[in-house]
Amino acid sequence: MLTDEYRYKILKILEANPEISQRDLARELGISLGRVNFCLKALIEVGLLKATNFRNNQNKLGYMYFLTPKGLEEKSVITARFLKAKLQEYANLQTEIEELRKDVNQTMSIKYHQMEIKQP
Amino acid sequence: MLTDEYRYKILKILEANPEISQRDLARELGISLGRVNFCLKALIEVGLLKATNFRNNQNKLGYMYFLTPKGLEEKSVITARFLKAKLQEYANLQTEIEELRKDVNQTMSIKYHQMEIKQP
DNA sequence: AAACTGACGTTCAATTAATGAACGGTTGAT
DNA sequence: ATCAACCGTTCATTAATTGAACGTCAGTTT
Repeated sequence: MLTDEYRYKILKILEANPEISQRDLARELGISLGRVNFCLKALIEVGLLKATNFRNNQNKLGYMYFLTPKGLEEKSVITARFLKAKLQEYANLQTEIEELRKDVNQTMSIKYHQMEIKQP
Repeated sequence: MLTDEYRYKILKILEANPEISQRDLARELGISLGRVNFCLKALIEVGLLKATNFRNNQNKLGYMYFLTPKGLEEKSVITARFLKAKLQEYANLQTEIEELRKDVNQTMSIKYHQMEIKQP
């Protein structure tokens, strides 16, 4: 599956470093090689990325992945959308944490009360 | 899979409302019926929950799920652990959002600069 | 009383998502 | 020529989840 998270992260990494290998990309993203391969293909498929054969200074061969004009354009859209989602997530987390704090305090207070009762 | 998230949520909901059906629980948690069934069995398996046959005021039959003493005890541990994880998640999200903001601003600034250049 | 309705928990075949070992190809060193 | 080190690609396998289908029970309707 190709989510905005990986759209954003992959485009960002490749813009800064187009000659990274799929394995290193997988390591950096914390996902499997197969999944990286799948995501790259998908990004190429929709025209955000282009792969060109390339052999660099040392024992590396393989592709260089660079953003197409459409990719550059779309990246800002994706980034903004991803940020928006993260801000929402942040707000949700805030209320969720408040709720959790209440739960913890409530339990604590019960325990404390039980302790008081047990005092001689 | 039974994660802390559902351990916490299920124990919380059932403590407040032990006679909820698996379907309603699924709806409330936003997961499937099969998964709720799986989670409940797992919680019963480890002794945090107990199911007793029960028929209530109207056309409902089925189980009443209530927390065992161990379940009550463990719930506070799980809640605290879950809160801690959420706080970490919150902190991570904060830096992630900062990073995203930078990216957005950077792109904006490039676009703005391009606009200026294009001015006659 | 027999048939129907609706809600219950249980099951499991099917779907979806993700993994990583294995493969063939290419490069540069031994 | 052989070897070792990477490369991208593939795909059988595992993991996780879904929800339609099933049998059961209690109340309602025919």
